[in-house]
Amino acid sequence: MATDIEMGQDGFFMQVYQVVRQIPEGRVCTYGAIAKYLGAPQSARMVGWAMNASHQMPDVPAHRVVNRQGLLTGQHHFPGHGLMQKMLEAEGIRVCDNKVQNMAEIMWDPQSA
DNA sequence: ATTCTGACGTGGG
DNA sequence: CCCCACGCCAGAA
Repeated sequence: MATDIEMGQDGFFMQVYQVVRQIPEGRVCTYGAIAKYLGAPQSARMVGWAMNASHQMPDVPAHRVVNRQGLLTGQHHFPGHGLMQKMLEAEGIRVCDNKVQNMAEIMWDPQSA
C-alpha cells in the first residue's frame, strides 16, 4: 500500500539508501557515483533528494555522501553546525573548509564494491 | 493544474 | 576564472 513507504527495490530512493548504507566507514561517496551506479548519471539531483528523505531511514550515513567536488553540500541540512564535518573527521576523513581533502583516496565507488 | 526550487553533474560560452 | 542552460524526478507553494 502506498500509505507508507512502499518503495522496495523498485524505488529509486531505496536503491540509493542501500548503496549509501554500504559505504564503509572512513570513506565517502558522491551523488553522481551513486546515480551512475543506478543507471541514472543525469539524476544525481534525485540522489540528493532521496537523501533528504533518508532521515527516515536507519543506517543511512548521509554525512558520507558528498558532491563531486568533495564539498559537504548537505552540511546545512544537518542538525547543529559543522556536525557533518565532525562526523567525517571522526572517521579519519580529512576535511578542510567544508571540503574533503583526500577525497580521491577515500572515494568509495559502489561499482568497485 | 502550474511554477519553482532543490544535499548534482555535465557541457557550453 | 565566471556565468548560464539542460536533464532528471519529487515535493512544496
